[in-house]
Amino acid sequence: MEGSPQPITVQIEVRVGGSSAELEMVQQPQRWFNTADITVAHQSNLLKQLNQQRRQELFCDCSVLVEGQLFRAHRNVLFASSGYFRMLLSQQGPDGLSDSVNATFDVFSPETFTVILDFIYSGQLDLSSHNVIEVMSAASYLQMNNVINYCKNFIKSSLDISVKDEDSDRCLSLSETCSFTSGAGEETSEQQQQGSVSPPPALWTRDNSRSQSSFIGKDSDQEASASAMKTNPSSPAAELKIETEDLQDPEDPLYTLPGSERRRVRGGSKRRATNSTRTNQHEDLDIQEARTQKAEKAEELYATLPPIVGVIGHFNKGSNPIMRFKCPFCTHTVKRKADLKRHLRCHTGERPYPCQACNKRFTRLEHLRSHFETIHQARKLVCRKCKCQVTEDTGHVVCEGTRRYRMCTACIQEVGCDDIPMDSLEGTNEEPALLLGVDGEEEGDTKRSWMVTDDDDLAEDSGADLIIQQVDDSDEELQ
DNA sequence: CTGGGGAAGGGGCCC
DNA sequence: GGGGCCCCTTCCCCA
Repeated sequence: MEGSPQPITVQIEVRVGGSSAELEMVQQPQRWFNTADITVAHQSNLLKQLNQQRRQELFCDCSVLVEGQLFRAHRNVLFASSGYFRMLLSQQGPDGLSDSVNATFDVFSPETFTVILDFIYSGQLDLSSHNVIEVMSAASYLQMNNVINYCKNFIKSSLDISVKDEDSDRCLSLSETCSFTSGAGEETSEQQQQGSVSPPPALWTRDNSRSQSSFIGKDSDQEASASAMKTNPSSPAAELKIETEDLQDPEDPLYTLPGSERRRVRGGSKRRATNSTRTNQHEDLDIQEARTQKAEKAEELYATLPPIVGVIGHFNKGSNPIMRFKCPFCTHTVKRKADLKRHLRCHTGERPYPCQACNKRFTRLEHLRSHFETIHQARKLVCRKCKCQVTEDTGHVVCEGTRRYRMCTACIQEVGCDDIPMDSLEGTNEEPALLLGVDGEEEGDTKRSWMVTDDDDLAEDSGADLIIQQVDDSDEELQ
């Protein structure tokens, strides 16, 4: 095309009823603008203007108090950027129009809020390994999914960097501050879901299959939490999780794996029971050491956690928000801090309550107690085989390895075990001590008899040590 | 392959 | 805040 395009003239005959008329339309040549570029430029410009206004405190109609530090901002911008502010400002109603302090936070630092606010007004998220957790917590508090996703991607890419470059020295320092950009300061919902931040391409060449396949989680929340746990690989959180994955080795007796994974491990161990016995003292020491390290790392993980974050839950009749506590690793919220502490164990993998009969570890004392009563004490007064009620006169406790259960006399005779020696139940006198020790590190000689090794556990199904003991409920008092 | 039962894990809430 | 109880869900094993 040479020169300027010529106008196109079109003649149109319009007939209305019986009469007709001729119209001449002149179509001007189209000028091709990239509307996407215009949009981006406009958004960028608008954001810049708003940011400038914020910095100059022009037209700011909203104040946010964070640990005593006052931030001025625009109500509309906050409303558009944060679910928290959306809820808060919409709750304020007409009275909220007055220029008063609208929100007060003590659950994150002014520095963190500065990062968040800068992101809101610029699309630039200044993340570093030092602030990513707290920024993510704050974003979670403020219900800013896009920021959460950026943080998650930052954490994930940090982990990838570390793992990929483990054997080369090309590891990027996590102390380097990364800056994520949200483009024009706004992103699509799809981007929000997936997180639009792409780590450096080289980082994605690593095969992620291991971490994905070994991930232990039931739902997206836990997946998110797992991502969070993959924080800075130099951090205890990441180390703890990675170590947990490593413990999927079926030979590992620590039972720190959650749920199904551990049960799978348990099954694998049993199958190997006939092939190998491991009484190697070095391995025992390794186990002890690993356990100690794990406990230490759990402590370190707790130490690295951001302050427990309170979130605004539902509003009661007086429009007063009900405080809830939010898990920094997932979206779960609880009413009580103590419940959150308990919940955190499912993220940290901390299992402070070991069963000294089988070495299995539990997150809660009540679970340990329940396990012990069911598995090792045969407290259920029913025959395992026929499910009938068993009394002292009508049944026995059958010992199968460390397991104990009751069977009625008829069922015992039926399975032909009546020639198996009875357990004197002497061991059960020591049982109360089994539940007292947290982490079981202090077991004495009396308890030692119950400190079965992994091999003992493995022998559970062998049936070789099947023992029958007289039912004696008095000996089974736990505490 | 499927359904039932047992064991474990997690949440809510009371004391 | 910790302990404990209750309830529900999930997972695994087995018939």
